[in-house]
Amino acid sequence: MKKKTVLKDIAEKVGVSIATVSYVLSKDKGSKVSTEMSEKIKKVARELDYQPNQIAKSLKSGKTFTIGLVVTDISNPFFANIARIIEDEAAKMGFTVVFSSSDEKSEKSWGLLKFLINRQVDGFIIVPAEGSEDQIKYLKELHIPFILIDRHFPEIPSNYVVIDNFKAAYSAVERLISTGNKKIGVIAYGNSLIHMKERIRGAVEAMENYGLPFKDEWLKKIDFANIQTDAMKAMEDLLVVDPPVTAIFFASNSLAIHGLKKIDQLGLKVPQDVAIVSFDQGEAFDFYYSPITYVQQPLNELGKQAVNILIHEISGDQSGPGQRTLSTKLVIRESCGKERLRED
Amino acid sequence: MKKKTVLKDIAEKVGVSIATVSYVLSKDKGSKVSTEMSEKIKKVARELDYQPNQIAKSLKSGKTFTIGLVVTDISNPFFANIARIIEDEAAKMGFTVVFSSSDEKSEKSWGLLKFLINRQVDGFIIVPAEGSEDQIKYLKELHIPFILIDRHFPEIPSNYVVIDNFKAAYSAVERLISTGNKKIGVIAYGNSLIHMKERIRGAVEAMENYGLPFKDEWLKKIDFANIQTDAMKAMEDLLVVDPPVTAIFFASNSLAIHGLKKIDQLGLKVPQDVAIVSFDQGEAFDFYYSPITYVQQPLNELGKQAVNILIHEISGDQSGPGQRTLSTKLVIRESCGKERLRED
DNA sequence: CTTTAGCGTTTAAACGATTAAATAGCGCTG
DNA sequence: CAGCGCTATTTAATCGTTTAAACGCTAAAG
Repeated sequence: MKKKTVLKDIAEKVGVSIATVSYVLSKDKGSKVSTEMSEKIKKVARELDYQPNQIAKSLKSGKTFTIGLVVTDISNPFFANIARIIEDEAAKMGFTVVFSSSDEKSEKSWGLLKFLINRQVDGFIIVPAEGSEDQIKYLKELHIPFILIDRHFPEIPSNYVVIDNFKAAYSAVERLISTGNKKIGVIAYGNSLIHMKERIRGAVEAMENYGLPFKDEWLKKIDFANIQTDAMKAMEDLLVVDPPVTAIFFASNSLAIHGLKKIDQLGLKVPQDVAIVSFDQGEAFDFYYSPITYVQQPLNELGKQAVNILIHEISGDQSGPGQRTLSTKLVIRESCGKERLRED
Repeated sequence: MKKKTVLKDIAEKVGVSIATVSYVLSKDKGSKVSTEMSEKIKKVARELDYQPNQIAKSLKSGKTFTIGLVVTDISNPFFANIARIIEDEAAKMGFTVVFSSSDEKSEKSWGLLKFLINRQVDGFIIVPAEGSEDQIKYLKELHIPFILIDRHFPEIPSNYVVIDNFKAAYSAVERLISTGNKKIGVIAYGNSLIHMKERIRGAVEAMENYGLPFKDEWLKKIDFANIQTDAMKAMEDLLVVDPPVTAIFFASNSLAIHGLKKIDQLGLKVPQDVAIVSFDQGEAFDFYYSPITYVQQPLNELGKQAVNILIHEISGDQSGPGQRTLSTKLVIRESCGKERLRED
């Protein structure tokens, strides 16, 4: 079995001390080691295929060049896409990414955080779960760099990259109004996180600004853990009543997927019977017989900014919180209907 | 700023040596430390919220309790799903997962491997890219535990978990034959990896066993890097010719997605004009107006087995290669047509 | 001819933990 | 009361690397 080469091996072979080898291999430029020695050491290092042990380096330096990524669920395409962008961007700067899924549960997220802190990750990119404020404060106390994405806690100053959820939801619902809908259902997650609240607020405010009073029974709040059953029930409550809503705004990808299944089951046609706008992209949205209109998030921008702000802070930048609110784009297709007055 | 507690802090506070603290905190059971001392140390450790520095432990022990996961592309739902299963299973056994995407390029995969080896990961779960045989041999030489998934190199003995690609493809195409198709196109990746070869072999052999000689022009090989353009062209070559094929077997998820877009563009109807069977699950498959029949892989089984075999080997099990070939299930829906004789 | 400066290299401490080996303190025994 | 045997604790080496400080040597300066 080939043994891993360490500094000592090179030192012995060349006949110098470990320190000399280290100086040559880690500093080089402007080092005080003689050129001939330097050459000899580099040659031997190459021969033995020397690769520095990063664990030892980390122990010495306290840096691991590793980022912890905590998302809701890595198997969700939305987060998988972000993960890919983060991976690439981090790799560019010499960082590794370790990921974990919190399932939107704050206890699980606590465990993951502690676990990764002990492994000395240099910083975190976090999609914070509801009720995880303490964890965020804990990271601040320990001065561990981190950045929140997708959502944040307005009362806790921190780095974050999010989108303008209010505006995104507002323009999505505005679109449904412009295609003639007056009764619009809103399906969102029933948590207290700001991004959801803002999406709901945007939807409601759009309606009211157009003189369409919003009725509370049009807002359906879904429990993340019971998305399947909750979503089905919510759809029935909106559509199998008199009068039914004529349009639905889904506040996320997965909510829309479940909702559309129910619409198909009920035998309703999109957009004739019910018009649809959703948040987030989805392969399935393209293939639905009536392609889904959706709010497109700037994932690339989001991932890159997050990595850059984080690594800046890891590298000792003290310039205070980096906060970005990115804007979204409404991709209009058939599911929201044509711009006209719906008669009902 | 709160400082991280280290053994020394506890030792000083209690007034004993570092070693004693270490014995209490790491051995405890059957240690020779007196009970009173032991209690005092544990109490102080709790007060100071001591968390052992895993980096230091790793340097000493040579183990990092980290698994490197190298997939083709983490943003591909197929791999994202596997990643989630691997994450959960690994966490159960106290392991962290770091992931990276090779983009099916062996040079990129080399880089990732070296990078992760220097970070001393304990083992790898790898979806090997074409031409990465050397890397696999290298891991064997260094005695770094690893397991291949999705594909493997038959000429290199190693751990692997794969599916029975031949059988899966055979039964997929068999289904298309039983619904009356005699001219069946096959769209696959044009690489030399065994899983693709087997899928193609399965498809061809199915046809020939049913007395339908396979024509070479029905087999279209797509370059992973140019999937979009290649797939479009392939579809035209199969469908916009005389005579066209009446059915298509897609050897992967993404190939099917691109192919279906082209079918829609051409204004063809599934399954009347062209019947479809694909590999792998996909959200979009459920929403296509004619839900897609597909080969379902046992992702759960695949991920769990991979982790277990790998961790077994990491823990020093010498029982030779763990090799699993799992079987798949054909999920039959509308896109392959009804069982009857197609007249043409 | 002594002092100083500079160069190239080595020594040794440090990072935080583990652990084999040494040691100190104590009670017993012959 | 010397000497042995325990036991509880400490010392010190170790993992692989970095890096400040020390060192030995030559050559220029005073």
